[in-house]
Amino acid sequence: MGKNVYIENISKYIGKEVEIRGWLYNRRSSGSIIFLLIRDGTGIIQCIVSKNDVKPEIFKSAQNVTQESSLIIKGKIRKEERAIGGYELFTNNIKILQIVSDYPITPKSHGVGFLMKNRHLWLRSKRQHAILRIRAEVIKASRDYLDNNGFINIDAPILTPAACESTSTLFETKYFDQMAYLSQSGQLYNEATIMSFGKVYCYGPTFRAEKSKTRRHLMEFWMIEPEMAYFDWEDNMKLQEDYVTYIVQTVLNKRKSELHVLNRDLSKLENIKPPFPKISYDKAIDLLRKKGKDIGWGEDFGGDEETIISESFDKPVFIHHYPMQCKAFYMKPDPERPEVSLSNDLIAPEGYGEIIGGGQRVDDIKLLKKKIKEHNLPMDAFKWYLDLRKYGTVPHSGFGLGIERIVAWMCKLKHIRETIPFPRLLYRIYP
RNA sequence: UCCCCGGUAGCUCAAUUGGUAGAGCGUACGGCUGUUAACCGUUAGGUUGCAGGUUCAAGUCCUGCCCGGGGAGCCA
Repeated sequence: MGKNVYIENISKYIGKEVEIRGWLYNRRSSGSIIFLLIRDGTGIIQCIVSKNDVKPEIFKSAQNVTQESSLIIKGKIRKEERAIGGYELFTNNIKILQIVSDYPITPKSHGVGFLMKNRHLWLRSKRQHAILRIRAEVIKASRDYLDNNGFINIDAPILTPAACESTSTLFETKYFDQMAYLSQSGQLYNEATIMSFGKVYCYGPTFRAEKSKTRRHLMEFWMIEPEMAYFDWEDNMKLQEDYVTYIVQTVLNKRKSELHVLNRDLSKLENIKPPFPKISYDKAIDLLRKKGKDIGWGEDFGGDEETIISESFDKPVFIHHYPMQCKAFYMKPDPERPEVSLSNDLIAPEGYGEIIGGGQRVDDIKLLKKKIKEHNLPMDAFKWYLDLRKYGTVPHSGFGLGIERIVAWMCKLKHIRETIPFPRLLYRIYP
């Protein structure tokens, strides 16, 4: 009895004896009464150890136990307004598994460098715990939405044979007696699998060996990439709108307490419902010029431009019909206006940048060959990709959503590094 | 690759025109029966990132290097 009780369910055990297995989060004492804050992975509960009500050796244990010591504590649960979480455990026994000395992360302030060096321990703190629970919910909501809407999860390889795209820098690795590269995207493979399954998505890590050092960039990040046969660029945007709405509303419903830990303004998220504003690249240029940004037609948007655009709307905003030169070789040109593509980005509000990039793909084999040549890509490497336009080609579209970027927005974080358990950054690959 | 900023106690930071390296937190010990990053008292804790230079004297000024932070470029 009392076993397998977790703090998140503690309200079911009022008046009952339970056993909590966890770690000491903090301790306060006032002479004959000691307050132990215990965390167990699901929450934090305040435990009272009263000198007059426990055996002397139990009280002594409570005096000696230090931050992050592992322990099993037993006692009766009661409602208590004064305690964080609203419940309290009235201790009658403590079993200490390990007394910790010199835990590096104290309840006072620390700098980023120090915390990153101790990322393996930082993850135990309340804030990091909340962020990563929200991350898990974003991923779950993402998959639930797609699984419930006729998509099948077909994952793409991480080790790939050739540099499939021009400018981006790839991480190289040995593959026995040849070279291989870590995946930058599963999209090209998705384009193959939709011809078998119709609607698919892949979910996995992607790697960019770019020497970017900003709050929006990681060297290794996770992307979910849906791809759909017989979807045009407008079907594609409609799907993105529904999908992002589902993720936001699900996190809002299921992770309120975590959002509360982060002091997130919930009204900003409650507002995220269709329709999202949709503007063409041309209109976006007009908007930027109106706001005083000197930008020429054909230039891609950087962090500054994305911020200006996102701050002009209170919902995510689609920008579509980017100039061909801003996008990858496989993006389909608008038949009416071949200098622009049937592409779109989705820019998150509140100054967060691009969370989605997508578009309709080239489905004509002649045009695709031409694009591969124009981009100086090795035709041999794309033989299989060209086959997809040779054997039953169809109009198709897809997009990629950056998990860390959307989590950063949901949590309103200053830096993307807190959205992934162990971030890989330009000058940091430890721990 | 470029620009800006930083490196002083375990952590967060201070140190006037170059003039005896200091505080808070944490640790250790003690006190307190309702604490909320509790509080109060006492204690210990330092080759000021590294190397060289200027000076009677360098944490402070100069040069080089190392490490880190923010940003640009880059980024389907």
